[in-house]
Amino acid sequence: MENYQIDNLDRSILHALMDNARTPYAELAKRFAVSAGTIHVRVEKMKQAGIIVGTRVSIDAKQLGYDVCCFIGVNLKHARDYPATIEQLEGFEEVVEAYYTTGNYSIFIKVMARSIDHLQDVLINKIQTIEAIQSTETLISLQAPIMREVMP
Amino acid sequence: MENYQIDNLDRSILHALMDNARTPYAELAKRFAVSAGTIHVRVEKMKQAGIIVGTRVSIDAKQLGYDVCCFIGVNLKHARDYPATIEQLEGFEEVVEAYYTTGNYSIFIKVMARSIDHLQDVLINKIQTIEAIQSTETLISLQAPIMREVMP
DNA sequence: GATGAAAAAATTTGCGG
DNA sequence: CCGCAAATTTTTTCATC
Repeated sequence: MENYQIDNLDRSILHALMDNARTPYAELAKRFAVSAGTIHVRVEKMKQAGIIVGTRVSIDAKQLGYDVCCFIGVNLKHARDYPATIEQLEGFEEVVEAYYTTGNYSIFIKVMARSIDHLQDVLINKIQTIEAIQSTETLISLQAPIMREVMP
Repeated sequence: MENYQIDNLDRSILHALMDNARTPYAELAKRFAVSAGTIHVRVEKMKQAGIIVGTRVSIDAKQLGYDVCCFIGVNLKHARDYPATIEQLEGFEEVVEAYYTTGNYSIFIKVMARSIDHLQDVLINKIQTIEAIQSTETLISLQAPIMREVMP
């Protein structure tokens, strides 16, 4: 968890692994003209430093029938209801992200649903049943042309 | 890319790999009481079906000095400027996600920055230099209490 | 389809520069 | 800190049920 200043080699390794975490170390070694052992050492260091948090498979939600992605701006009646509201939102599996924000909304959430009908169901029968919510505003995402991670 | 109806075993494997893509197949095999070969076959099938898209390391942007996360609602002067605007936004590494949305904004983007100063710089010297943009509205995220993927 | 063992490949460790 | 190579672990294949 300490600070560790990454160098160019670390950066290159990170880039490669962010694209494909299963790239063999031997291949990275060849690509960056170092040994596989060195790649291993660097990766371990970045894990230790808390830079690399884990490795996950990424799935195509569409292939699993989740077609609708939307953002919902939520306004609360009272700011003090924030923790309780988050807890309730966490119980709805369709809510995949939540942000506590400054600006127009108190909470900003991302919801994945199977269809417009399903989204409507989530909105009416789940989200809008939360007492503390005053109003919501929905932005349906038709397309996500950019989707990547920050690249230091 | 065809349709493939996943069963409970597939779902369990998916859950495990979404949490940690490096879980050895032998361990999953023990956990789900099947053989390692079966795990392998199922994973390959889900790859073939386009359900598993790839594996990526997840990094902690904070550890790399990216402290500020924000959303920006963008309004365009003309809807026809959409493709060109996306192209320009793509050139700014701080723009990590972009959505084409219905509702209050034409485009909705997520931006990661090193600091409030850096964010201001991105806003003024990058995003707002795009001719086609009429107005923007910024929501700064103070916290992200929920962050997960959809779990079929 | 699933299994389990054998073969191939990749990761990890430790010694020596 | 790096490289090399041995030791270990994991993935992949395949004949068989």
